[in-house]
Amino acid sequence: MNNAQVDGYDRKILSLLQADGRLTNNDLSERVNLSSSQCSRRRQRLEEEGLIKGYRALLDRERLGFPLVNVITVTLATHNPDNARRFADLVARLPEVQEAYALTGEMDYILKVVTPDLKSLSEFVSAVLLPHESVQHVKTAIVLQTLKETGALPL
Amino acid sequence: MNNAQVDGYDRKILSLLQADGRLTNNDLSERVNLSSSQCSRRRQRLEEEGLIKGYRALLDRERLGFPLVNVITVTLATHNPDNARRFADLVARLPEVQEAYALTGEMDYILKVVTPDLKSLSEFVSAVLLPHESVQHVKTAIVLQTLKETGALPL
DNA sequence: ACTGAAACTTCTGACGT
DNA sequence: ACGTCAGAAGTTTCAGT
Repeated sequence: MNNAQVDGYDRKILSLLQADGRLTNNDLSERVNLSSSQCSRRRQRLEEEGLIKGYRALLDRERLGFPLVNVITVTLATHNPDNARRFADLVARLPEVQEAYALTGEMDYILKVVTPDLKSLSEFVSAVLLPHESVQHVKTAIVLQTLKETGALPL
Repeated sequence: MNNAQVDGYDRKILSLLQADGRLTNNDLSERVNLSSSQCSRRRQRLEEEGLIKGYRALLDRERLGFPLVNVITVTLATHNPDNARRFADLVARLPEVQEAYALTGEMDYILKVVTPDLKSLSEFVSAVLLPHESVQHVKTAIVLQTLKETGALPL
């Protein structure tokens, strides 16, 4: 379950699937120089081992109602583990938070948040984030332009 | 090609597919109360219209050699359009940059970068980013903990 | 617009190399 | 470990309502 013996074929398969998760084993077989049954088996193994964690459809954020992306940095009220857990629980159940990281350095946390408009962003910050017991201070920046947005690993 | 008439069925299909991009039309048909042929058609339409931009396999970053995530803020040397374009071209061809955004406020740009270790991070910053003509100053923060990481839209 | 069935493509497990 | 092949599963087109 945890033994990741990834050879060149696996690497190629992973790389192709992270670019197009709907490739058929036939498609794979042509590009990897392996039979489709072999691709099927390798893929199954990669899924079972968890190297492939899943498949996602990538949707058009803007046209589905979330044109605004925001980067919010958060300073916690106190730095004890209980407070950190409360904050983690909070972001876990907020669907507009797409990413949340604890950082080294001055700002404690950084969030990537998607919203339909400025009003929703403002409401989110002032009615959800700031009033929460775990939070002391937040700083909001709006994304003016997305230069790049890919989850792809440089395999 | 651009007319997004998204009804409740479409919304449900999109929502299910962004959670699991490998759902079959049969699976979909059971969960949205439609025949599988209808799911097939609607999905085709959503793909053609571009509301579904593609499908991606989600890989295990840590076990594939990129345990370190870094948030790098960049200040450009000058703020003219040419310089901004040079920087955009740079990040476009750097595979370790997963996300890059231009922001409102003091920091010009923010990057999400994945690396195998601290040495590669250090090299990336001091040998690739800083020497580039477009860049004046960078500030690096390392991700201590990932609380959330999902591209899912709150449909 | 939707369903159901038929034609086609893809998947996968047994077997041989 | 890999390829071939055949039965199973999934997809998509089409006639019918």
